[in-house]
Amino acid sequence: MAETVNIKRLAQELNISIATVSKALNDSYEISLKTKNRVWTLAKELNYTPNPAASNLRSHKTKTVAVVIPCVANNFFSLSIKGIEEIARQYGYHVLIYQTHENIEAEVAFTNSLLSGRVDGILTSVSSSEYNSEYYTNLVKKIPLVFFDRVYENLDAVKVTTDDYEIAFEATVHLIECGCTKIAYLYGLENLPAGKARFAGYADALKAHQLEVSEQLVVKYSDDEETNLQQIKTLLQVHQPDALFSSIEEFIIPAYCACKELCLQIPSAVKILSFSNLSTAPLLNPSLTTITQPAFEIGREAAKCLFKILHNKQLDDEQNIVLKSMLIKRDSTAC
Amino acid sequence: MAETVNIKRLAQELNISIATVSKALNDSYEISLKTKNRVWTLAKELNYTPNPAASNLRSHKTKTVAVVIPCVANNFFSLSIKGIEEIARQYGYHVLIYQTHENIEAEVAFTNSLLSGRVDGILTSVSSSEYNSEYYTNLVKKIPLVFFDRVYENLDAVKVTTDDYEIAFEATVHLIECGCTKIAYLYGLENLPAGKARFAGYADALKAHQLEVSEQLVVKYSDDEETNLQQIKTLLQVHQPDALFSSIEEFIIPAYCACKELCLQIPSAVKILSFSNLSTAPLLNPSLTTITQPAFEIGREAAKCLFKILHNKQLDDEQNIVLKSMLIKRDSTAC
DNA sequence: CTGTTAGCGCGTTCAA
DNA sequence: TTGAACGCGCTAACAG
Repeated sequence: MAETVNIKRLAQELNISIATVSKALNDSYEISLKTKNRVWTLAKELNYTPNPAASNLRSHKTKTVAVVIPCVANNFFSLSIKGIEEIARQYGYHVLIYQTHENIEAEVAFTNSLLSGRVDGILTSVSSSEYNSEYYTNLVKKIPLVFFDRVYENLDAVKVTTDDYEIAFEATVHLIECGCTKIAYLYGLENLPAGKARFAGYADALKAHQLEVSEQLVVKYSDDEETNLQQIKTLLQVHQPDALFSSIEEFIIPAYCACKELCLQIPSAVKILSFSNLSTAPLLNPSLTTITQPAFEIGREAAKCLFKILHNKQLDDEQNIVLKSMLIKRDSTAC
Repeated sequence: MAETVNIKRLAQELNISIATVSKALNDSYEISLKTKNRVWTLAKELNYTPNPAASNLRSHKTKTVAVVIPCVANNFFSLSIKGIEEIARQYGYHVLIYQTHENIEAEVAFTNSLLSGRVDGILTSVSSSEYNSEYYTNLVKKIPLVFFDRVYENLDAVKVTTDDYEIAFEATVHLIECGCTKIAYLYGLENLPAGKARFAGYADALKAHQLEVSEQLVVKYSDDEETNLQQIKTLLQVHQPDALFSSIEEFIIPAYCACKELCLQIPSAVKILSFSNLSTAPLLNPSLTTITQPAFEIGREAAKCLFKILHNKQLDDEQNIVLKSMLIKRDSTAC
């Protein structure tokens, strides 16, 4: 590149001081329109772009936020990021991505490293492997932080979540109304509020319909795919449920494979319902009923909250924003 | 936050100079091991983390790369990002995300804004809306740039792509071997090398089997979903193809919907084959044959190349890295 | 309205 | 082996 073009250079060319240029570029009220115009035109002409590092160093503002999530290659999170990025664009912010892979140490390491002034704020959906709110209790004091979907409760931070309990209740009722009486539950995120709420919704719906909540009908998610598959197969063989309520998308595949391997027809023999943001799934398999979280909107909402905080705007009192999920009944005719 | 901890602070506490601390932290050969150890232990104790802005400003290195892609909420791209982020972690780099939404102006605006020293390099999969290599010809001279999947050809830059031509050829042959003789083509990315190569593979396979390549059997992708659906419906009604070769994942839904609306059974009446990184799709619908690009590996490979460039390492001569896609025949028994 | 001055935190001379 | 001094590009006091 030819001589770097910075405000010093602009100042020289225009025979004015560096400070004047800086103020003009920032549209300060102190500068005359005439001077501003001279600066702006030359800046455009020379293709001037401010050096972000210098600006950050001085102003302590990076115009950058970090998104810390378990994994990008997940329909929910990639949609969330899409929403976050769109809002960030509007506000002129940049978006950094960090994947924890459900590893709490990585999560802590990333967020800690962000404290050095690399970002103005953090958006996060925490790891499911452990639940240690102590760390986050301290963290939220140090940097603006917005949780989305997978949150730590009882913290002084904004949380954007969905109606996990209600939708799980509703979905379970739907299964019951379809005639299912022995509904197994594929339990994910059991360390997190979201996971617990989903299970509670399921359990309460059963109770409300005088159905028993049996531990034997619950399979807990394992990191190991093979284990999940085996457990579901065993569940199907031993307890013969007539429905599988999958609380996370990751359970869909083992659930299908298990049914398939045992030669169970879908939807007739075992009805599968799952939390899922895989928008094409129900289309490809019309028998799959899904609970779809508004991932895109969650991302947008979380980002908006963070930017409001960063701009010291009042957040409309509430710290807990709860968005509605959708229960998409793809097999209503079959009922 | 308590008093910020910077090298000045460390220097004071240890009664040594700032310069010594700086050198010690960077493991300079000029500093005695004893001093280094003192610095390191105190740094850890005080939880010192270097201020990235200051460091960038001084060293002109940001340890940050940008990923510029059409959209994150896409199975191919989210997998690519996953790969990129993983490699970035290994190399200690940070990853910024920018979505162009297939808008060439946004693309140009983003990449231009990155030239001010915010990032050390760029990974990009370009917009499909236009093909204007002039801009990129200049860009690659200004900043290390690696293209992946959607590339500009004939530029002095590394390009990571897949075997679009070969796999499309192979897939078409598969359809022919399944007995299809009237294979329609759903044409996406027509402005880009990848799109052209896929079509060429399809066309050449037809020719190699003495089948006619008819323009009437080609539907070009439109931004408007409704248009796509209508066009495919018309295609099915008027020309009655026995297979649909979808060159991009975005065509799967309209293809299915069109068949469904016309009450065509799948797989019997119209065979659908698609490029897709939706890993669960074939599982949910066993009749769907897919071409799966190694998106994750593409991301990893592209990132590795970029970091090698940034570290001035020799790239093993070749600038064009071509990875293999997979043709997953889900309906082999039906043949 | 404009200019002078003084750092932000770090890395890199060069001298001791 | 160590330290003093300077400057990266920019912003923010404070003068004028």
